[in-house]
Amino acid sequence: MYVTLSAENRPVHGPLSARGTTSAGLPTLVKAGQHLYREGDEVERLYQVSNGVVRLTRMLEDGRRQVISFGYPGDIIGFPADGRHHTDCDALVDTTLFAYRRTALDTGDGDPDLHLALLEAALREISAMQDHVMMLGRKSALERVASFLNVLTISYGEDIDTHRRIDLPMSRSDIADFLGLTTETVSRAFTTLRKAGVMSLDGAQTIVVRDPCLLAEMAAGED
Amino acid sequence: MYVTLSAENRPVHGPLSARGTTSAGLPTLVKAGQHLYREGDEVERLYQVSNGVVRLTRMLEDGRRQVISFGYPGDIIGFPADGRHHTDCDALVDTTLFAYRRTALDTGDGDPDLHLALLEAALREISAMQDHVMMLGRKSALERVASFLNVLTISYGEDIDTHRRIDLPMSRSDIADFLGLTTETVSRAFTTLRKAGVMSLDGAQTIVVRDPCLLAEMAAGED
DNA sequence: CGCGATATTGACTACAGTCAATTTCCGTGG
DNA sequence: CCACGGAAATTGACTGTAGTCAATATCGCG
Repeated sequence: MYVTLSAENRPVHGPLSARGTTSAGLPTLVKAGQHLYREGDEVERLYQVSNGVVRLTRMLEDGRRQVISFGYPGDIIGFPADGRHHTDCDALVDTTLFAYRRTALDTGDGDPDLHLALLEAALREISAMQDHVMMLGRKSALERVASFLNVLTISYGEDIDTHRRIDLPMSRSDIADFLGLTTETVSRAFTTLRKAGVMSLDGAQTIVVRDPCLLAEMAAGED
Repeated sequence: MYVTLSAENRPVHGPLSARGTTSAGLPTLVKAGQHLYREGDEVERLYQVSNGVVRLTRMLEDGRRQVISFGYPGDIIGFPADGRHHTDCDALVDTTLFAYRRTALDTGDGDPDLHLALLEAALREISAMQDHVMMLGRKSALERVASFLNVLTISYGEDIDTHRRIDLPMSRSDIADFLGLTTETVSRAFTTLRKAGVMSLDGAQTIVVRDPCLLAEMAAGED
């Protein structure tokens, strides 16, 4: 999941390859709360999220947790480094994914289209991580929360009369661990955004964005 | 540049391909302070740093700067996303690099060894950026500075009687922008490390690490 | 409707940032 | 080789943002 947006970084949905059955990813189902893989596991497959949302996390030895990214439909996850996974991956809700052999990334596995699609996804992932670094290094708490909601709104929100609605499948604590904050600080930022008229809550997990422009401005730190 | 270390993530020095002259990178020279490329430039080549050190940076519209990474000898830099550079790259000291055609990454360009080496470098870069995210999201100022010095010490330091010496080609302000801190906070962390007997300074740019174990502990937050 | 989990709010603390004053470094020229 | 001067680094005093700990409030599931 990207943290800033450009016209170019939208993921491609649907099967990655124009070719037939050999390369089309095998559907995989992961129930909410179940792990798809864990840090240190050997990478056998890459996945494209089809439905649902997954969470990629890393831990420090003393238990501090960082959510590295959330995997939304279209996102490719599971890139190896030295053959192994470097994050845990579990599902926030019931999730289906397309699985691709790891060799499709390395050698192409006889499918150049798939090979290229996976490579480009890896390169976009580098850029996405750099965005995240920029955000964590240089943005305030309010800017981080606004950036996060802004991306979700634009990429995954749905229109509801004149506003935009987004469902948050993750807890405040997940958001905090993604943004390098605490749950309390995330909560306070939500309150600030509500009081500024940017958004309102419809239950704890549903956000109605009333002023997307203002949200984008706050994400960029113009307020 | 990685921010945590494992046995596996050491870059490969020297030419990336076993093959002959076609794929061997063309040497490129960049003087200290000169740019190799800028954000938004079309990516024509990837580079492996041979000698010297480069700096990859991103800016927010309002001028806030984040140093994304430092490129040390062996590191591969210049990965495209959607065909373009997403950082500025300039040299901290006179630097030489091997240049590879961008197509060597996409198609292999007739050299499978080079193709694979570049791909693996891209995958390691994802992991390195995730490390950086973890550090910025969840480590204290002292831990960040200690982590930074720890990696430099182990990867690029040289033995000097019983200690280890490292030369810092970057300013305090570069370190601050890399670690998401201010120059003052970096300076205070250096002072703390000196007073704890972990290291001493030999001029502003040369560090003598007197207790590498303690440094590693402080990097992990065990103090 | 009730209960446990999750989220919010409040009061206070602390870590890192800001602004300003030295000090040190280090390249240049005498 | 030393002295000078501008830049970089360090230190100090103070502030502010986000963290901590604790008390409600709300959610959403059975």
